[in-house]
Amino acid sequence: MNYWLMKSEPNAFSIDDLEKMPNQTEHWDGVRNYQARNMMRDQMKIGDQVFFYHSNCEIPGIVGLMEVVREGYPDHTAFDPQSKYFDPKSDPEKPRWIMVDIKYIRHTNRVISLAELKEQEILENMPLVRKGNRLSIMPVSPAEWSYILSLE
DNA sequence: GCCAACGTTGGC
DNA sequence: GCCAACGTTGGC
Repeated sequence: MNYWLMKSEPNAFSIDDLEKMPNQTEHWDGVRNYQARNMMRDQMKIGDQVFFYHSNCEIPGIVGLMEVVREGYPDHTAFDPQSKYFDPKSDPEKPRWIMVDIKYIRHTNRVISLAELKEQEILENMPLVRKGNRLSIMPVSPAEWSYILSLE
């Protein structure tokens, strides 16, 4: 099983929003970065565990756990001119962008803030704590996963 | 609101 | 293929 971290701005889509969705499940659309797309397309498997990370907000950090319930398939928002994620270069016959479906598991007991994660020497190789990192989806090693959960 | 980092675009 | 300009991300 693989572990991941996925970022979302709570103003746009928060963990509370995910919890309220039908079946507590939502498709993770709008990713327009090739590295992140490739991970969803090639590596994310049903049952993989995912940290939900709130970015660009008062206290950026990990706020909950989710799991992959559907593997990569075309991101339809790229075909919709009304969508803010519309990409005229994505052809429905040959979709450029991919999404997965994600299901809510639980909130963490508290927000595990970015500031706190940065203090952990054992996590210094995580892209998340590296300056200038902009990846919205990133792999988490099993050791990092269990260590972060031990901080709860 | 500022700005560093970095991805993308497009002229050449 | 290079690289400057521009746009976006996201912490602070």
